[in-house]
Parts: sequence; C-alpha cells; structure tokens
Amino acid sequence: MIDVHLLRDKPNAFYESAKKRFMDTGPLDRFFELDEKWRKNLKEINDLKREKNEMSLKISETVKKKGDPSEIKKNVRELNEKIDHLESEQKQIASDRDAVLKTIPNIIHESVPVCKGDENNAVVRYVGKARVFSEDLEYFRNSTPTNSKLVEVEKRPISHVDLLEKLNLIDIPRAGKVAGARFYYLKNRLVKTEMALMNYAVDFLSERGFNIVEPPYMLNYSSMDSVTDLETFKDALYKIEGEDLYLIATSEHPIGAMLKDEILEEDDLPLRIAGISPCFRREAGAHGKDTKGIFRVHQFNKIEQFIFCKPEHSWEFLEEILGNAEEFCRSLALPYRVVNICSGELSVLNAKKYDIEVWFPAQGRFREVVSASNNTDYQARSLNIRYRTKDGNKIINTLNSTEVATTRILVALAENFQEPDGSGIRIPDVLVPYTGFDFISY
RNA sequence: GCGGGGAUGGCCCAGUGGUACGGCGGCAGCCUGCUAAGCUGUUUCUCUAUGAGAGCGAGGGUUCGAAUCCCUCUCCCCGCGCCA
Repeated sequence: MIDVHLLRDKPNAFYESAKKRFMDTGPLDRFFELDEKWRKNLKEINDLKREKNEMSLKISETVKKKGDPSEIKKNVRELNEKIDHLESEQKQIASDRDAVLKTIPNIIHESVPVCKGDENNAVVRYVGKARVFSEDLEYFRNSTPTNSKLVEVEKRPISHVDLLEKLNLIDIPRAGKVAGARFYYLKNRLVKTEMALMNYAVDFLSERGFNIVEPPYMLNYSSMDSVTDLETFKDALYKIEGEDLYLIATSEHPIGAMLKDEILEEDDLPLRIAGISPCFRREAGAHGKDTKGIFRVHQFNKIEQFIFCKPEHSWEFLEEILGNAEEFCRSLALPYRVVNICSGELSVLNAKKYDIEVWFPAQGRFREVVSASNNTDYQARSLNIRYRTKDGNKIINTLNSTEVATTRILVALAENFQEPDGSGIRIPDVLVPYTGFDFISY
C-alpha cells in the first residue's frame, strides 16, 4: 500500500498518477473524506480515554485510603459507554478507509509511457535473429525497431502443440481427462529439458549473487493479502478447501512474505533471492486464449528473481534483474524484444514494469515470457519490511522478475529450434551440459 | 492427533489485578589529551503533537482498571503417536 503520510502531504502526486493510469479519482476523494472523519474521531476518543485513565487512578487512590469509589466507578462506566460507541464507529471508518487505501495504486515512474492499451507499450530494444515466416514480415517489422535482424522462412513453423505431440513429448488429451483443460503431461526428453532449464537458471543466478530458495507452495490469507493486491488477484488463485491456504501463483509471493514484519540491518541489503517453485493459476477470464498446448496453463514451474534493497538503489536493480533475464534469453539464442509497459497496463503495485517478449515463429507473434517490476515501497509497506538506519527504521524496496517460466520457454524452443521438416528440436548449446543431449527426436 | 512448556519494545529478561523492571545493542550529548571506563537522555506505532493515546503472539470476555483471571485461535520447544 501507499504511504498515508505522503498521501496526506502530497495528494496531487496521487491524483496525477491515477489519471495516468486512466483510473477513477473517486477513491482518492473518498479516502480524504474518511481520513478526516477518522482523525476527528480519534481525537475525541483519546480525550475520553485520558479522562478515564485519570479516574481509574483516582479509584486506586481512594481504595488505598479506604474510601468509597462507587461514585467514580459509575462515572467511568458512563465514559466507557461513550468510548465503546465511538470506537465501534471508528472501527468501521478505519476499515472503510483502509479498504479504499488499498485500491490506491503506486506512483508511476516518469519513464513509463502514458497510454491505455498494450498496443502502445514502448519497444525498448530488439535482440537476436528471428525466424520470420514471409506472411509475418510486415507484422514483425512494425513490432521491432528498424533494421532488426531476421531470417525469412518460406514455411510457417509447426505449432508447438502439433510438434510436441508428434514427438511424443506432451499428452494434453489425457491431462484433460484427469484434471481438465490447461493441464498437461510432459514426457520423455521434454521433462529432462525442463529440468535442465531450471538447473541452468539456478546456476545462472547463483553465480550472480542470488540465494536459492524453495518456498512453501501455499500461503495463508494474511500473507497473501499483504504481499499482493488480493481483491483483484483472488480469482486467479486456487483455494484449499477447509483451510486458510492458497496455492501460490508465483514464488514472488512466498519470497516477499518471507521477511514480513522484519527489520533488516543496512549491511544485509541488497538481498538477492531466487525462488524456485511451481505456480498455480486459475487463468480465470482467459477463455478462448491459448487454449491449446502448454503456453497458458494452470500449473508451471518458474525461477523468479526477487530483490530487497534500499530505496535509493531500486532503479538500478530493475535494470539488473531485467539484464539477468535478457542474458538468459540471449544465451538460449532466443530472439526477443524488451517492452516498457505503459501506464494503463500496470498493476497497482508497479511503479514500472518491463516485459521480455520472445518471438514465436509459429504463432508469428512476440509473446511475454518475462515480467520485471519495480514495486518500490508499495509491497514492502504492507509487508512491513524495514531496515535500520541512524534516523530510524525505513521501508525497504522490493523488485521481482521472472528468470525462467519453463513451459513458455519450452514452447519457445519448440517453435524457434525445430528442424524445418519437424523431425526434431535442437537444444541450445548452454543447456546441453544439463540435458546430456543436443537434440530431441521421436 | 495426544500430553507438557512457552511467546513481553531492535535483542535478552523481570513482572500472579493498580497502568511494563532491569540489562544489552543503537543513537545523541557530557566527561576524559585517542575507538578505554564512566555519566545523562533517548529508542515502537498513531494523532490536529511543549500534549495525549495505543502497544506484553492474535482475537474476544470479566473488571473502574488485565502482561497478570477466563474463552477461542496461531506459532515455537519437549515427549508420545503417525509418516515419505
């Protein structure tokens, strides 16, 4: 959540940020209305409580002198009634106010392009040499900076669904039978390739100063609520029946929540953590999109980068984690572009977000495989994670980025590195030490 | 799942109904010809702030007054049971 003091001090910054996000400023008005009420009420309550405390003390003295305190007791009881009344009122006001406060989004960084739909995201750069089917050439050129490198191909590459099924690497129908749509069985060398991707990513991040953490795959409501915007996220989460537990949708959440309510030493920062876990997503509202194959699924494995740092360093770290994810894609020889996500598409937590979109030649599109966000102090404030300084404890900053989401990268490998005749998939050189093979065929 | 013990400020710890003791650490200052020893103050959150309120794992209850008594829950430790 945002800083209430900052909101009171500089309301205009929040009104402007909300406008950039094309959001209604009504909640801001509502907040100030409720906050004023709350503060007025608080003053009244505190005054009454002071009176009560004084009287209580008087009773204590009276009893010690063997006097009769019943008259004062009566007065305190009356005071208590007033206080109870005001406090229940105050409880309601506070919960209304805090509910509104949680919907007020983070302040957007000045470098974020201001616009509504994702068609206006700013392309930062393109890297690699994409295989582009003739019919997609125009689309590709419009989606990349001028003179971006490519190889034109005469035939559209085979879709990952057909290819992986043909090579006996996935079984979607049977997964549908036992679990439903958007599940999959991975088979044979594709399993090993997935494990290779994960092992490679873990080594990759270890070498770059990350601690590797496998977190709980479930979180309780309170942790989930403080690490993300649960009200808008709820539909995406699986809930465990009869328990206060949710399956995680990303290890960002258990990793962020790990340091909830803690105070870190300045020397501990920055903290680089790589989370490794499966991710469970209901993908509610995704009907009709990517219904086939393993591109958009209810369960996938992911290695996530997470940074806890001082506020003055968070913008450098956004470039660092984006850089790590880019280097990972480059090392796999995947062609990609980096996109600066526009204001209207950011989540309430985000001050800025980059996506890495890999070129998928069979789909003829760039598709998101990495999301790198700076949440500044927004997430850390509701998690109450601070660090000690000479001038008191301050809220830290948090950032996160995908390193690798395995299913999407497996699709990318299938589409980008398939043999022209569909007889197999070439494994990128850096993965070979992890797979033990350099080619997958039937 | 059963039985026993526990949770107090950044950390340690005292406190069995009268408004949280003491220590350590941090910060500021004093003293001292050095970074020793010592002394003083301070240390969390909230508010319209020379003042006041809250805060003893969480939430309720009893009471004029609860860290303390009662109820429910969470987590940790020890033992038993179960278990890959």
